Amino acid sequence: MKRKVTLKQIAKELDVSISTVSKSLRDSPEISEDTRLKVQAFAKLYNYKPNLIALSLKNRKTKTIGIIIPEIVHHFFATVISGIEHVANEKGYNVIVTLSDESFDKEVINMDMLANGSIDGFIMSLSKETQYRRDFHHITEVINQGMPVVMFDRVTNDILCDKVIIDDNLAAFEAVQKLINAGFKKIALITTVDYVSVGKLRTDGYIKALKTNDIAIDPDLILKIEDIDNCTEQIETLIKNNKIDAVFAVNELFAVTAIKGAKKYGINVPEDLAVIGFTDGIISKYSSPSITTVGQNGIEMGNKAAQMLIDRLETELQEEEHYKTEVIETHLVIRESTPTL
Amino acid sequence: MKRKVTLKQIAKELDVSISTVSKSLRDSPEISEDTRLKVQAFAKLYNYKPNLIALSLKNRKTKTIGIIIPEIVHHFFATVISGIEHVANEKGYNVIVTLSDESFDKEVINMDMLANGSIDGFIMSLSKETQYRRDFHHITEVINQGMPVVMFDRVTNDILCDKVIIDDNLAAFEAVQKLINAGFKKIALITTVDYVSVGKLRTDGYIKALKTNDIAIDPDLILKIEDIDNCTEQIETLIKNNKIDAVFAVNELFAVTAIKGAKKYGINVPEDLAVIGFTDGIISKYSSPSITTVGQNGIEMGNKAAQMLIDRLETELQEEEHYKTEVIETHLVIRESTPTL
DNA sequence: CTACGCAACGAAAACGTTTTCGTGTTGACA
DNA sequence: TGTCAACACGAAAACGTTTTCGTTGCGTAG
Repeated sequence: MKRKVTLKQIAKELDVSISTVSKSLRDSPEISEDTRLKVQAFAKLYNYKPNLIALSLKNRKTKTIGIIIPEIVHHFFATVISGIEHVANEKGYNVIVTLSDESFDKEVINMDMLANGSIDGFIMSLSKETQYRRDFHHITEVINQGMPVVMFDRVTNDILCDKVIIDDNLAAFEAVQKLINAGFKKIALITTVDYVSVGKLRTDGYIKALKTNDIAIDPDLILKIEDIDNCTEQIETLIKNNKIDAVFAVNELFAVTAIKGAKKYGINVPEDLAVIGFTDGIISKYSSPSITTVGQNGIEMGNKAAQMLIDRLETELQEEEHYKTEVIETHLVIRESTPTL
Repeated sequence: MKRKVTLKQIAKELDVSISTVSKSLRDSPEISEDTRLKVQAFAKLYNYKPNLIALSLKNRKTKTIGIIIPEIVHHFFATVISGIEHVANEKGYNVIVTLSDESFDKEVINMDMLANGSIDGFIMSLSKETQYRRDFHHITEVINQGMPVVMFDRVTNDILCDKVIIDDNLAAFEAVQKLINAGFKKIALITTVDYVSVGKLRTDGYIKALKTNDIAIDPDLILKIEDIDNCTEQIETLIKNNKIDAVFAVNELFAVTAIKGAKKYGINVPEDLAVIGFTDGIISKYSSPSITTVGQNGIEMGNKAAQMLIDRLETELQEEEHYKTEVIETHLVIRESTPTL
């Protein structure tokens, strides 16, 4: 078991100074070809690789990006990470991932942890609890210390920074408009509670579409779900008790649960009930019938977020405060849960 | 924008030495209560937090775990990461995630990258290409440098280290045995190519079950899929051309594809065809019919892997070479794709 | 023969900590 | 009054780099 070799050891072994070794390895013209080659050969032999921690300390940058997301066992977030990781890797950055588990405290702890030197910048999506509390002091603090932050998907206007989002409102509007165009009248909405930013925006899109088409908003057809893990009963009740002909759900889970509920009561999808979901993940693709849904393209969101962060990192000394919000295009993925739209 | 405050700055400001500041903050008895309180108050005011990079350099440990997995957009791997992250976090470790994308080269690059000081140890699952090539020099190298490695799921006997696995062979055997017990005779197998370690083991389990019950192995009923992204046609052909009454699939995707294929040809699941999959992920749960499957419990694998790694890290000076292989229990999750078993 | 320039290298600071080992001051005791 | 312990603090090394700024020694030009 040979421990990693350092400049100092090489220097001692070859009876030169540390500086000479360092310069030789970096091909400095200061060093004669003789010693340069000698040092390089020796370094190669002992598989010398510079210690990245030491470099981080010296350069005051770690070439590492910190990610904070609510959870990873969630296809959308996994795709975003994947997107981030790929461009980060290309640009020589590593990615360190932490999970808030939708908890404010964990979000703060993780953020503080990483802010103390471990990373050069953040990419994050807010936890539910943080959105509920509207307490963002940990984020402003980090930003004030000069560490760039890019927020994606679950963002807030209370923080000034770069952001990557989709137009949740518009996407929802367009999806519901499609249903209306296809002749559906009684369109139910299955959504989250309002403090979840994207849920609220999608709800607004639904309402806007109905209003635009002079369809009365029926509160009985709007189901706001608090506990996502126990949504089955509520959704089944909604479907059973109302003569609805279409459902717009703000996520995959609600959509598939609606389909399963319909099936339970002998309602056929898409013949008797059309269903459109949100997020093009595993469920939508492999459900039977497969689900027509609004595709978010997490990969692209991740790519973009990483791009923006790295850009800001590598052009450090520029005009601050010129924050951008990138809007990623969405598109309706047509599948089996809707009749021809 | 105030940059992070350091010991040196505090020392200067209070006109004491750096050592005094450091000791005060660590409650050293060497320091008088007066100065200690003064320093602590000042540090709190300026929100001093020790720079973790500097600490890493000094202590020669980073409190960070490196993870290398084939891909993250894969429910099983996401759950494992989740499991790792949680126990790591509890023990004060961070987690840095890299993806090999099933590529040998990327696996090597990422490993080399992280091995140069960024992390204290590895948790990894082999890429397909690495398994195919059987080239593990990058891993032995890291281990020889004294950095602990824990492998999970896709492991190899060629490397001596801690491992966390399930008994793929036994789990497959038991699943198929259940089918046999229920009276099924023509049981097809949908599996991967043999160099994928877990695929091979599950295949062996299937064969063993058949042999044990004196059922002839019919090569026509065994489908080995190379390109997982284009499996639909092959699976449909298998189902269409053979009068089979059950399918054992080595992953979720093959299982759900089989179900969809059956449906296409008017074959009802589970009435006409029973299907058992492997991995209890999103697909199995939300497919229609939902899929009976072998649950792997990725969370627990992650927990265990992190446990083992941290144990080894924190009892550094112990007997080396006492490697363990933990076997996580599997269990058959009964759902709708099989008749009562 | 002197002075100057250049080639080749080394010393040391710096990044931010922790910790060991002084060192100076005070008080008590003989 | 002299000695010695205890107390409170500072200097410096160490972790592994990079880089700036010397410092040699030699050859050549004036």
